[in-house]
Amino acid sequence: MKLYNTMTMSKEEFVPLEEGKVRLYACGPTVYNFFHVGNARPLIIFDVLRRYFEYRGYDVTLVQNFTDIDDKIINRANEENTTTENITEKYISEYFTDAEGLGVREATVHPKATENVSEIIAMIEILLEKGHAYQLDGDVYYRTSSFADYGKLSRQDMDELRAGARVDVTETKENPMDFALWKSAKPGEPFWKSPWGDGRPGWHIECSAMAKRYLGETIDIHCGGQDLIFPHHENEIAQSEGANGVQFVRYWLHNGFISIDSKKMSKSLGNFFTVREAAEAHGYESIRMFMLMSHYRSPLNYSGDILLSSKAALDRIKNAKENLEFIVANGSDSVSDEEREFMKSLPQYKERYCEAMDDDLNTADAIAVIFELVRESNSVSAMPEPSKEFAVAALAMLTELTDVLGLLYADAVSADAGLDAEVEALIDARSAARLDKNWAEADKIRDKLSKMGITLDDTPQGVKWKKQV
RNA sequence: GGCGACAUAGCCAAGUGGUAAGGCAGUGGUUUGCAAAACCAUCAUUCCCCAGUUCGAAUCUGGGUGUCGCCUCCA
Repeated sequence: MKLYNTMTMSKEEFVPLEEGKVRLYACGPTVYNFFHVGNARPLIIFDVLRRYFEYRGYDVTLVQNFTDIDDKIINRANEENTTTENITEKYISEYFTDAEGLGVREATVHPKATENVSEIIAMIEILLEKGHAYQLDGDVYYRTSSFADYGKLSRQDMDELRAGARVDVTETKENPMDFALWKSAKPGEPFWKSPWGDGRPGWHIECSAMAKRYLGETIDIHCGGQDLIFPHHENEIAQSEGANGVQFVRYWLHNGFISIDSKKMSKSLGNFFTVREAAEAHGYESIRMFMLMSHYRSPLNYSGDILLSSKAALDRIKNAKENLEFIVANGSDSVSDEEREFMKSLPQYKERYCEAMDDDLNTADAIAVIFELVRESNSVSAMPEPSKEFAVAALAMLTELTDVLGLLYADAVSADAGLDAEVEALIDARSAARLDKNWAEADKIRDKLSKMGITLDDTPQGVKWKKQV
């Protein structure tokens, strides 16, 4: 499998540190608000990466943190006249609601910064001992000049950085590029005890400390959005390699942005849609499909129209799946030659699918393979007397391929025996009317069902129905 | 100013040297009592522009244009 490594700016064959295992770290959200569609992209992409590794037989450990202490959280708590804990608890819970809606599985571990303060302090102490950090009043800063490789990920030159740095010149840091590892507590702020006085961790150090605690000093893959390359990931390298003395990350993966009208979707610009509101309008699944229909490193423009078109595309796959399920239940027992031919061709879809996924997670191409499977499968389904055996085989392949991408996860409508019986009775009545060629009555019943959210589909094998989602 | 990315049909989008995947929308047909779903056909002589390399370029090289991102919190 090849992955594009930001560090080397090239696709590289993935070789895990330990055979059969993948250690994966993903920067998680700062929990002070609902997350938006742009934030959803890395969640979905790296969920697919994880699923694909597992599909290929790897044992994956995925760590995704929650930043649950930071200025924005404190501000939010002050605005709402509550505690930071109340804010973070609420938005962690909302995070899981949306993540589950999007089909994003829970990480192996979701550590919180506030639960890892002692690990953070221990790491800062090592950095101080090694001369990579210095105290300034109650703060501790990273000494960027002490780390020769600083800038290696983002290809930034220290002097150029300084020239363009939009930093507060009144600060008394040794170097404008130095960043806070520990911030002294201001009155009224939450704080933890430390050798340097009461305070709280800086943003960057938490990821270094949690990656080390849960994954070890060297991890296989670290992923996140492109905007984290500098300074966040650059700083993580400086911290982790400065403290541990070994390579921190073997492969750096970064996803491209979602934009609106060609402008990056961001909280500061205010041009964002939360996942919650987008899902209410178009469904969570459409958002996932939208993200996976293009390559994860390409820029992607968001609009309501594009979600509609994503939904239509997804419905095509969903229909094919439902058609197959119907044939599994109602199909014939004898298998035709065409069906045998088709069944023989099934493994090639998987091969081409894996080829696409192996090429830096080309989900767009993988989905194209799924569509080709859908067309061929529909074609066979449309023949007279499709067989159960064919449908079982086609359905198994289709499900296998869509499951890796996490598509079609939400189509299981909760069973309602009472409703089912009522629907079946109406369908029987309509079938009787159709036998009598009483089309008016038949259409009346169909309209009634439609108002109940039931869609009918008259097939040669009988009437298929479903609840509209 | 430094670093980086993107530009393929009405829309979305794959394709990194061998003659333009796939999806949405559209059009014509088949099927259906009518629908729905589905199937078949059709839909870019051409890949932002110019020059070059090559038997051959959307793909490589050089130059240009446009758009965007990072350099401050950001996925």
